[in-house]
Amino acid sequence: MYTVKKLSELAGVSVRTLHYYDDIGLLKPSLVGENSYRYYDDASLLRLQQILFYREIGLELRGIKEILDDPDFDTVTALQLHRRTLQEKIERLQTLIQTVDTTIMHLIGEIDMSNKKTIFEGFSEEKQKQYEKEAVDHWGDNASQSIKLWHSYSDERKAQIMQEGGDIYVEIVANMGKGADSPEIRALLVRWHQHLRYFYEPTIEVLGGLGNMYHDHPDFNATFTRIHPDLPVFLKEAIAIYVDELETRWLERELGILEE
Amino acid sequence: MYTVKKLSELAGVSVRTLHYYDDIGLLKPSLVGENSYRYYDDASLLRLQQILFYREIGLELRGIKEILDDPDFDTVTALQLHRRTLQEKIERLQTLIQTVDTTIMHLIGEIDMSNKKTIFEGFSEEKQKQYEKEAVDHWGDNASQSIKLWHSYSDERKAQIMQEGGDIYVEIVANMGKGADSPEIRALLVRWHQHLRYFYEPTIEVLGGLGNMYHDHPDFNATFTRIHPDLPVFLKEAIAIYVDELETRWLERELGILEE
DNA sequence: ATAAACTATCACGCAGCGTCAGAGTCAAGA
DNA sequence: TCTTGACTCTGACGCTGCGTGATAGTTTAT
Repeated sequence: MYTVKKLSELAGVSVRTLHYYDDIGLLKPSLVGENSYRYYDDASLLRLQQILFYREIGLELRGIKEILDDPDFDTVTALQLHRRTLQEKIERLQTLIQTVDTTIMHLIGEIDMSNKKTIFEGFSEEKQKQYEKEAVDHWGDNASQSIKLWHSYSDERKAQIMQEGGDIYVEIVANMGKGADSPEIRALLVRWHQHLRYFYEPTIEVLGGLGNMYHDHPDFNATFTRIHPDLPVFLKEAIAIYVDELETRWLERELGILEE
Repeated sequence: MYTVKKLSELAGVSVRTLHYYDDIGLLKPSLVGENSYRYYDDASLLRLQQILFYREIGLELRGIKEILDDPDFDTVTALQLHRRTLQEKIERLQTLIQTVDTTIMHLIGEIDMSNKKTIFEGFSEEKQKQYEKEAVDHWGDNASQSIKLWHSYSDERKAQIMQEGGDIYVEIVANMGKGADSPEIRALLVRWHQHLRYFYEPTIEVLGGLGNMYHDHPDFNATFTRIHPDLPVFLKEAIAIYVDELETRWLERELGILEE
């Protein structure tokens, strides 16, 4: 016979947890004294350990209750289902990281670009070194490709690239009057698309997200607004059109291949 | 001027969400009528879109408030930090999936093994085919390696392997009296370790988890308890000792390499 | 007998809203 | 002008899995 405290120490959980499991009917004491004290036995301990096992792999308490209470429960199928949800969570988190990465890249790369100052005036040498270090420390060598790539350029090259990027936006502003679907804008967006390769491999999904980001993200919005008040909205629309065209052509190519 | 409904439709959020953001001071209406209706302007819309941007990448509302309210906020550092937490979540989920995988493998492979029946008496032919199919459907071809491996064996080979595994546990029971740290048990665990390779590559981490699983997991515990009531506890201890030894030797080898 | 250690039952808090409930407000048609 | 119907407001509970008191009774050790 174990009291709540004893059992909690044996299993490494809090007393409150045992109370709670009693409340929701997940683990009832084997005996309740007339002082309403809870007493548990070895069967309780085993069941508690089973509960903790399932809890550790991320199952919800209700699901655990079902599994443990129904002896005919198909555990394998349940675990396979659970595996799927875990997978989906991972995939979602990975796309989130992608987005965060491109956001960071652009924050580092394009903030204040509109002022025709280079990035180096904004960041001191130490700051820059620090970024490199953090990139390696925190990000390992997998996902920090883009930042490494950027820092692999020489200083003059960096300056040149930044200048080039700024020019593109200035030219876009000069051609805004011709419409987001004009050939001039399209040509500029092709240059913009190419330019992104200095930083990372721009997939279609990334491009689409970028348009929205330029408009919705505070820092980008501020940056582009300084170039021209209508630029964020214009870019969002123009990029959407451009991406749409890319996707269409991609589909056609796929279909073409299939026909052969 | 937008009413709550209008803004909610424009931004794709619920009215309740706007109420809530007002409550916590994240997005105040630009004007409140004397009927206490909320009215928003374009600045509100922009801010809302910024909020949604950060929300999508998984930031908490409090963090978003800080970022948006403090113009000097170091967005880059905040995002880098956030990236880290996302990474950690992914890593945690991946180990969870590992555990789930080995659990499933063992559930399929070892349930009822103690009855000296082969696995095939427990599962009908259709059931077995179904498992294969589900393995491919749900798991893709990456993580189902182990199950594929298993199903790649011929039926006689399967039966032989199962028999072999069962024998190991029976022998362990016969030697339980000599202690979990006895050379006899150690030798048997080496066989057990080798035997696992029929199913998947047993890393040190997996081995450690297995010992606990044999004890804590309901189905395994039941299975091993049927062989001998003390077997789950004994296995847990013996495997812990074995794994500990493996790790020590691994460390020594690493240190030896470093010395050269 | 008295103090220390345990025990019990409420009940709020958290994160981010969803979801009624009850009541007031506004715009448009008959 | 009156009546709908569409909106709006402010509470307030629910969800998940407990943590963290508060207050009060019980047991154990000295």
